[in-house]
Amino acid sequence: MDVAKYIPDDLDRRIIAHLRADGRASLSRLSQALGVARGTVQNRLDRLMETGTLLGFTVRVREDYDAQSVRAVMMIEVVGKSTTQVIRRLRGIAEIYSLHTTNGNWDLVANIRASSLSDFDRVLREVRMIDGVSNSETSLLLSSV
Amino acid sequence: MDVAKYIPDDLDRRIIAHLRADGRASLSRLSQALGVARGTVQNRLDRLMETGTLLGFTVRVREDYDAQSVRAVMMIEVVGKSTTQVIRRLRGIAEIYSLHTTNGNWDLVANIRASSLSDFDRVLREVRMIDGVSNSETSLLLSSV
DNA sequence: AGATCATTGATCAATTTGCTCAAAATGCTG
DNA sequence: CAGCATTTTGAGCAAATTGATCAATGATCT
Repeated sequence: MDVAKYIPDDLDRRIIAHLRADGRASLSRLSQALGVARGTVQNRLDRLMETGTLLGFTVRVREDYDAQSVRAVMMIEVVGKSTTQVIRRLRGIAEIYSLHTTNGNWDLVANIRASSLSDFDRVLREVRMIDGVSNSETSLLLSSV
Repeated sequence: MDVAKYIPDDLDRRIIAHLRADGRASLSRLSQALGVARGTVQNRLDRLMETGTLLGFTVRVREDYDAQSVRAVMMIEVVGKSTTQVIRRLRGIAEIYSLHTTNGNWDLVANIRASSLSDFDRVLREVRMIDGVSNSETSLLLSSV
């Protein structure tokens, strides 16, 4: 089975949709809701996991649960053609939760989650010191509104 | 039970930590892993759900699963003291996935997820037309790196 | 038509769940 | 400290769920 290329069909997508709403739904209930045999749901789910389409199950926690965490979004400008190098360096920073290329006034958008303000400050310094980072702008995420 | 003020203790946090890693872990297995009675895990979990500390269970899907979706981060500047009004308007836009106040050069950070470029374009227009929005800067999220 | 693969419905043992109960442990208040 | 309320524990039980297998059926493709 080619992991990289598996494309979920309609039934797969319906299973995923249900699991997104209730990740603990039993296979029996899923099969009822989808009008399909339990074994089918079981096989599909196994395959979705094997192929990496589904990464796993988790719990959704109230946002202020990790109140001690510092979150921010950092816009990064990269000079010349060093983007690949910069990305490699950024990937090594644990506090960078997600990293995307972008097309606006900036080149990269980094999502930062630190456990304290001092950790956060250290991350900012590290990023700015990376060779190839010519400019950056960080916005601390305050309350969720 | 005061929903708003329930503060999870150490056991609660350990349960949540386990469920974050495996949202489908059985209560039996959790009780074993945590060295606590099954009924206790069951009660704790019920309480965490009742109090809203836990919002629900879900499945983690490979990032490129919703390949058709357009994601962006939008920085918004608000003129004067109309922030509350602007927030109310923004909350009414379905494509705004999350919305935070911030402290940088901008006042608000909006996370946008649209299902098509035309939807995305419509969202941008709607936001910019909101009374009180004086400036904005949008960065399309391209590939995740 | 023939070959291959997915789906179905069925069965089975093992596990898990939801629930109750009494005893023990814990925490709090006066 | 004594008394009270809450939580935890271990136990037990019926019902539900799971994981596995099997043969029959259906679908797809050449």
